[in-house]
Amino acid sequence: MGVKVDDRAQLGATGAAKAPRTARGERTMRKILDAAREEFGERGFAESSIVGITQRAGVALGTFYTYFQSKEGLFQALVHDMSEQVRDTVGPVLGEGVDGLDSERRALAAFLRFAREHRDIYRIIDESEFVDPTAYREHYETTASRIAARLRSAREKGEIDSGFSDKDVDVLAWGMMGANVFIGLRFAVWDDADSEQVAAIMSRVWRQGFGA
Amino acid sequence: MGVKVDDRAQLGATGAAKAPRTARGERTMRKILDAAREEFGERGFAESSIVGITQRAGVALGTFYTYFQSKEGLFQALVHDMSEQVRDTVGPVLGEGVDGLDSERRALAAFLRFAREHRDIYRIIDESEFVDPTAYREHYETTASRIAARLRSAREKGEIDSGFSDKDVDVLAWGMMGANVFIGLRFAVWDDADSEQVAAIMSRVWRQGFGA
DNA sequence: CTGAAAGTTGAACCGTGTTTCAACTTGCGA
DNA sequence: TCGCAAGTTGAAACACGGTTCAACTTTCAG
Repeated sequence: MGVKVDDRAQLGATGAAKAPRTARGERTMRKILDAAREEFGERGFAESSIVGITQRAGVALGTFYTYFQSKEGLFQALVHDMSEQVRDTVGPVLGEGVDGLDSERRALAAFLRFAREHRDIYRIIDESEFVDPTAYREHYETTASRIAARLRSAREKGEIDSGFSDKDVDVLAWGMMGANVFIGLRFAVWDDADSEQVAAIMSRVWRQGFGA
Repeated sequence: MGVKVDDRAQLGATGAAKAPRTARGERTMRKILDAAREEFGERGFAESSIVGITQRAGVALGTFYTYFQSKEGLFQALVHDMSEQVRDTVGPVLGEGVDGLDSERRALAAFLRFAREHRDIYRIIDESEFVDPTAYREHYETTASRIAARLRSAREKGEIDSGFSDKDVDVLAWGMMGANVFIGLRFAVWDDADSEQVAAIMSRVWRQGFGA
């Protein structure tokens, strides 16, 4: 949870955050980041205030500006961090499937479990479309192109209908991603349905839809 | 375009808008609504200001409060209106398909054309998730349940694999809707790909995925 | 034609929340 | 142990934009 040490230099480079130089500073920055995730997740960007975040974190108002340039800067740092968390959670299960399409089924189930446990993260990434559009685009473009790459590789192995061109696969990837996101919103964030069961339904559709 | 006469009483009922009583009032309210669609679409909710909207509309600041309770009230009225516009555009083509699944293909193509022509509307509905969550939920729940109803009816006609239960169909409906929304974002709002071609790709997947 | 209801105007009010800053404390390297 | 760099503090300055309101204008039914 939270920003990993290696990332801080990068966050600093984007201008969103200023790296702490001591262990104490590091702890403080972490406290602010964690408090911000809660606050933004519960109240949304507009309703959240720096006062609220620093109070939650148990630090003074002014301390905030030691580590972040602005409220937007903080949000940006947060989105970058969470975008990675989603991938770090979903990524590892991809190798476990018996074939490419089975891996996608597992990935969706993992994503649904993750969404249910981290509704706040889900909401923050969604809200980035309006607070930090670049981060939003980057997140979904990266995600879609990874899906597309996996589908193409499955196609080479003969697991996917070879009638789908590279361009077709891009459309498929965005379609799958969109389906996953909306299903996550409806059946994990709003409700909590059985992740495995929901993933199985869609998996069946994809397998028949473009499996070889 | 804009709020239809019959809707105004309803908008008034939700507390979002106050119905004008004369022809002049009607014109003024319309000007504000149209200006708001532009402003919110271009700048997003937070960056938009009532001053900006009234200036764009060519009316005085105070006039705003003759027709709307607040900035949020205006936004709410707008979302309600656009949610209907999407349906009014997509709805008519549903009867034209040679079968249920062909109708869905046409609906996606119509939706993509609509999204390309009305990028601002697309963005406003998306942003309602944070400005007016109830309106957002209502919009997507209504949309999904209409898709689900059509799929079930197609299933009764034997056009869809009868192995899918009613609950399965709900998942499918949300999946299709999510796919449509993300494909619309990527291939209509951001880019503008050929709507028919994109719709054809997904249609092929759905037909093989759960067609009978 | 007339007057009351509807609509219009924009300066001023006001609340909120971001950002600054100078005094103060802590921690680490020499 | 000392001294300086890093970090902390919170009151106050500040910006911004939503909302109010009382004077004024237009509309339209009778």
